[in-house]
Formats: sequence, C-alpha cells, structure tokens
Amino acid sequence: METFAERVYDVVRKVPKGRITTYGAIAKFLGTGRSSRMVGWVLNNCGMEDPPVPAHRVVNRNGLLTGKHHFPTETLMQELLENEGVKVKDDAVQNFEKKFWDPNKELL
DNA sequence: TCAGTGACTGTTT
DNA sequence: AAAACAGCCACTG
Repeated sequence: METFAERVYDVVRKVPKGRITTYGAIAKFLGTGRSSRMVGWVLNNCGMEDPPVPAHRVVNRNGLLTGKHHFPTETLMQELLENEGVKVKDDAVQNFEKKFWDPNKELL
C-alpha cells in the first residue's frame, strides 16, 4: 500500500536533474487534482525521508520558490537549482516553461 | 469532536 | 488587472 506521501516522493525523485515541476502537476498526476496543498504538506516532511527528496525541484505554478522558507537556509533551494543549471532570480525560476517537467506527459 | 492551519490552484468579484 | 473566495485533505491542539 503506497501512501500519499510515498507517491509524492516517488514522483519528485523522478524529476530529471535541471528540471522542475509544480505542486499542481504532481497532485494531478496522483489523481487528487486540486489537493496541491497536500503535496506541499507532504514535502514538509520530506526532510526525514530516506533517501532524501529533491524538493527544490518543486515550485508553485508561477515558478516561484514559495517553499524555500522550509529549507535549512532560504538560499539553499536557489543554490541547488542553480547548481543543476536552473537560473533563479528574485525567487523566480528563469525559463520556467522550458525547465518545467510534467509527470503527466514526460513520465507517463 | 471542532476549529485552525498549510511548500496550492482555479474561479469569481 | 488585482483581490477575494472557495475547494482540497491531513495534522495538531
């Protein structure tokens, strides 16, 4: 039996390096659709998960790093993304549309 | 048990 | 165009 959280972790871990996805895309992939808040809630616990989940690859639909406040340091999320080739400016992912990775289409 | 809260999103004023 | 409202589901006090 896969829990909601485990499914979220599974999808996030499948996000290719240098790509990003959104809470809504994950929620839709899981079939919950509008339960995107739950995705965020799950990721809040990802810190105690093993193996760790690349939560920095998950942003809101505008490409804003709304979840950065939950990282050890607020700059860590941006640093991790830039380290993977994703440009971030003012908490917003640059070239978001191209970096966007939709599990509903790509993972399928 | 009820009420408040949250790393969101889509629809309606 | 910007702001407010309303769903969504799990967790905590």
